[in-house]
Amino acid sequence: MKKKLSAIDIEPVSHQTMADIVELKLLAFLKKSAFKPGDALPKEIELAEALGVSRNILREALSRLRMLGMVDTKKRRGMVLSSPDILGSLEKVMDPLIIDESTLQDFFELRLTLEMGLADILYIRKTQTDIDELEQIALAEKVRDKNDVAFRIKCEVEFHGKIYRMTGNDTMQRFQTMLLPIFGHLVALEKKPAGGKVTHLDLVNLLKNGTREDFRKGMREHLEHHFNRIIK
Amino acid sequence: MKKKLSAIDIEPVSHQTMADIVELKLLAFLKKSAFKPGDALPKEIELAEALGVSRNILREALSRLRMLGMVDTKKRRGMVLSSPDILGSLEKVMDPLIIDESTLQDFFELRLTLEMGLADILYIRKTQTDIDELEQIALAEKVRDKNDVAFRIKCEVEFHGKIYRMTGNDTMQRFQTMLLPIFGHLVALEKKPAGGKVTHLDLVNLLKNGTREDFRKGMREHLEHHFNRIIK
DNA sequence: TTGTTAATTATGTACTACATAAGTATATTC
DNA sequence: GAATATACTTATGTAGTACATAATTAACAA
Repeated sequence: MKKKLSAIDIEPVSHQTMADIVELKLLAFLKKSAFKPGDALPKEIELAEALGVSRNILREALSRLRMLGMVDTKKRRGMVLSSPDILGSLEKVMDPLIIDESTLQDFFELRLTLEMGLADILYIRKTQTDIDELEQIALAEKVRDKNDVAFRIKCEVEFHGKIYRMTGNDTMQRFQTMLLPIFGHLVALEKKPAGGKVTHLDLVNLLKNGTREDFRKGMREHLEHHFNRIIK
Repeated sequence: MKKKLSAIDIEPVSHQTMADIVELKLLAFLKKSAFKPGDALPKEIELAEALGVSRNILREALSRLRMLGMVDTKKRRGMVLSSPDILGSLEKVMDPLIIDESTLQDFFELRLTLEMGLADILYIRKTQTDIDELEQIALAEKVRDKNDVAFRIKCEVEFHGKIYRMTGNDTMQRFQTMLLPIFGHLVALEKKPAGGKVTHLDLVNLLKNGTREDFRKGMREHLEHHFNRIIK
């Protein structure tokens, strides 16, 4: 009787290294101690001694926190806690080729969900200038034929990108930019380039004259074929 | 004339360390080389030599990638590329006390947007069992008085958490769980505990008998006072 | 075939040494 | 005595060596 039989979906033994443990301890320490961004932290040697590990290990853990943007170090001056760049680490990992299929699908749906929820904030923040710009983008699409795939994708990115920008929410905008490659990756696998019945120009007009709900219904129809992907 | 005068909003000099550079090079290497999850990577000494840095530095960079879940290492067997746990790194930094105000606000809006966009996927995936469970949660809220703050928050978390679970989207669910502390943090700053006119039970009934749009309108009213935060 | 032992090897950890940059104190000049 | 130049100090950044540890392979015995 071989071990492999039942070993398929068993979680592998947790190989916690010292660096892993120290990382967690540091995170807990930073959060618990009520440090605020800007506060100075103990120096490496002290931390290493307090934790009972070599400076090497401590630096591995610190290196991780530095990557997350949680700490900032300068020579001689020591380390200070800083406001992390939340999405920075996400951006590094967002590669459609590395992420597993199931998670890709999840993010695909996440983006659709965001897109459908945008109307509310959009109707709070939209300005005439924004709408004019959006209209220009939508109008620019008409000049070329629809078979030019690269051009079509560029238009999609530009239009929806502008909508996210109109929310005035930098984080949301960055988030959507990160999701784009995933979206592109999945959509590229589709057979037909089917665009929805509601065009970008239609959406602009809804934004100009329609209600929040009108716009949302338009958006839903614009994304209809994406939703069909899900329903199957 | 002092230098400080114009030095206010100037980006500080980028203190790129070797570990930073190596990290980027490794990321580029992994993505470019079309490695797939499971593929074996060169061993540390070879990588260090190829990059022209000490094994120490290389390990700092590798440690970061390990944290992101991009590589997995085992003694003697070497390193393998693996599917990163995308949200893992996000979870580590999601601390309302560390994140700056502006980003907190962004995430608050992001969650509202998700909440408003959920209807579509919800109406694709919902099952009778789910609705029954949701109803149980909503009913359980009535037994206690509304002044018990801790209880009220627990109900909120449970109800909305269940809704996210109903989407069948693990990533979305985890994401929402991460956003909870932020939501709580910001809401805790509010004066009045004002709940919307539409209760959780109302939402359940809409989910049972109403259309997608009915539910969405209900959700909007349920979140009305949160949206008012934004409009101010 | 099974089980045991030994050799091998890549990662994990520790320690030392020195480079570098950024403060701090001291000395020099006017 | 104030300003500038110089030397000193210190905490981080980098390199190198040494050894521990676990996993794999090979050899061997029952």
